[in-house]
Amino acid sequence: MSTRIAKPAARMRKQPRQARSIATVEAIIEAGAHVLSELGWAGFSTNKVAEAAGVSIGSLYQYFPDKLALVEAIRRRHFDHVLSVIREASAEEKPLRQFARELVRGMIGAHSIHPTLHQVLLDEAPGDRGSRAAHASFQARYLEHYTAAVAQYRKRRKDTETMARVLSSAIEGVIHNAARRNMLEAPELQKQLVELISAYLSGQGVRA
Amino acid sequence: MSTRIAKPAARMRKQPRQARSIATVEAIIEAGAHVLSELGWAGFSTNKVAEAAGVSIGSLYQYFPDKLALVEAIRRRHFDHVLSVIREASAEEKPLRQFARELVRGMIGAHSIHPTLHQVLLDEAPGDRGSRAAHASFQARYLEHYTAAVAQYRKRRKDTETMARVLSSAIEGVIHNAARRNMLEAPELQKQLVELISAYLSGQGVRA
DNA sequence: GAGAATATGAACAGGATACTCACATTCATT
DNA sequence: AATGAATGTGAGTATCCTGTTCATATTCTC
Repeated sequence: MSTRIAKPAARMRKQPRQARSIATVEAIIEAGAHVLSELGWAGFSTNKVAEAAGVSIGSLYQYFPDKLALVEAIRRRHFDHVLSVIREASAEEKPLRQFARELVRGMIGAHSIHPTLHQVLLDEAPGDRGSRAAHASFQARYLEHYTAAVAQYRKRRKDTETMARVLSSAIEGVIHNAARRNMLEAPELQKQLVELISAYLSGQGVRA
Repeated sequence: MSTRIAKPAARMRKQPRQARSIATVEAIIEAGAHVLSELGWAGFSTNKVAEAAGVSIGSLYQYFPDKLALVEAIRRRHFDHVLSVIREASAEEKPLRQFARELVRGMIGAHSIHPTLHQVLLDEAPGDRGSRAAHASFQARYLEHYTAAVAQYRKRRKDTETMARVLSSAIEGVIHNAARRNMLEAPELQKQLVELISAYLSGQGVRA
């Protein structure tokens, strides 16, 4: 759906021009995400990715100058996706519970294809070469959306940013854990996650 | 403090008898935890561990038959520690807020030495060879304590176990994330985490 | 059918890894 | 002080993998 947007020239060795090569590049990125999620950064090798993509190594290096460029492409795609999910959930003003439900549904959707990709991208995969800026900017925008949501449902001005961090990392923790047990689709889990978010943002916090 | 208990014969090649060798083994495990936490499973090599421990490779292999036995020793030690923390926090009956505070303090303490060890142990390090049982048993007891705590503060019988899972993974998520930013000690974070736990367990849940 | 785009995969060079072993050092015991 | 056991050493081995290239083959566009 959102894959419609043409890649604005990531760090590539050659731009794919024909439909064939576009499909190849897409297959490589997709396979890369799969390998990364399944085997982790330790098991992420260019040869493996090429094989998983049903493509020869040579083809991979025709478009990606090196391993890092490939990870960056994967990272970019995934982060764009996640970002759009949060953006949508916190778009218009809606009741807290509805926001929570949409957020949970969206986040789970974003993780159900490559369950542990997100964590691997954040924890294991190196963020060096030039992607520093992109990475930081993602984190910033990510937190930004959460902060806005927190501010909307929580009157108290203090600690808004900390709350956003706590909220986002809690959600990620739950989803990551559920992904490991193949429990992402369990409805009672989704319900409880919604509950957690609502309860925290409702915040009948009593005394400090 | 709790290191007093003699190791009940983990999978070792030779039992250390003299004080010297006991210290060596301890240094190896400690260095192993450090390397694992710092470099992840990908960077965890026996040579690196030996060097970090200030000990020769030969000494390492004198006591640990292979790499996996070493990880298992590390895992065992860390899990025992974490388990004791939860046990203590949920020991006697105490008000919800106090329980939350103690739990948070304990969990943060357990993570502040080797911030990402827990996650690496859970996600990256292989759990094969014979440790399957030990691993599962840890998870079980881990969840058990959380379930008991949830049951204590939440009247509703339904979903108790799911709630325990959600709670534990949320807490881990927050702590893991904070560890990555060196924010484990930040008091406002601890406060918010306590808030999250209390709010969720208070559960002014409204309609489903 | 010409030339460009695309795809192939065997081969290479380099590095890292887990683990051994023959030997040196230090301990406990008499 | 002496002896054997416990402990420590680290250069070396054998193996496996990795990222990457390149000469060649196939397929597309016009």
